[in-house]
Amino acid sequence: MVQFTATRPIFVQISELIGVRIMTGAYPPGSKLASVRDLATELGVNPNTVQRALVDLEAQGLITTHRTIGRTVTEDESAIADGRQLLVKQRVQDFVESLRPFNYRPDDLCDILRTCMKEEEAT
Amino acid sequence: MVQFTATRPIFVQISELIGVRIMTGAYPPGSKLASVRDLATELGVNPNTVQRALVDLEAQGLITTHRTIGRTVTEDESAIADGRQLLVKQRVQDFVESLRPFNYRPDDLCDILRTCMKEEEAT
DNA sequence: ATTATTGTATTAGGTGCTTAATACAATAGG
DNA sequence: CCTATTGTATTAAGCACCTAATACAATAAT
Repeated sequence: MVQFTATRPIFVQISELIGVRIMTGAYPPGSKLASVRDLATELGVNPNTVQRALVDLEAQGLITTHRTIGRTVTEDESAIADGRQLLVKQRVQDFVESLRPFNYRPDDLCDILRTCMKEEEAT
Repeated sequence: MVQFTATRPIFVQISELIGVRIMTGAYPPGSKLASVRDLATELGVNPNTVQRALVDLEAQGLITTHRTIGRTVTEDESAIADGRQLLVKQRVQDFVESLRPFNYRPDDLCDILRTCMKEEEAT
């Protein structure tokens, strides 16, 4: 069972969750994903919601669907690497953009970031 | 007219938009806000949606409501400073958390951040 | 060939967000 | 006192997301 945020659609969060696992290697290229029904149970959501997330991931080229076998992580490692790079870049950009009105200097923001990472590390 | 993201409720985005303007001093302490109806027109949304955002901001202690005069930014500058610190901290934490699975070293993440800020600056 | 497992599609109902159209309440300002 | 302006409340409608229950389609495994 996973905790979801109320502010964003669950299927998007699931898509990102699995996408990140693929991009970090937790789900290796070619490995088999659990079935829609199993994932739904595991995540504590409706199968339809999982289905939407998986359609998303397939559209991104991160997974492949085999009619009755199930789904597997793509073998195309460059697609995975590209996805990872894009996602990280997007998150960094969004972060920078969200703090833009505060006019931080790069050095100061880096300091804040380092401090936060040290604290998180301690967790 | 402002551009809103589809993924989060508009009233939340408006609340943040005005909140940030207060925290950055764009809306100084004690200054008068536009009326609900004017803000709705200006932002291109329904008055009810603006109303929800403003109720939010009042709950945060950032604005005060005067029955028929309208609303003003709080005079309590420490409340504003506290809000700013909390918001920035939250955003940094969320950012760090969102990239946690990728296991970046602080130095590397700082480099990525700096690069992104330089590019953004050029805009 | 049969069966169980897989993905897929459909229908219905509930909830929250947003808009629209009103109406009411309170009071500053003339 | 009157009036315009302010905040506030209500009702109805549409839409997206999510759940639930069910059914169908395809095929690997037996």
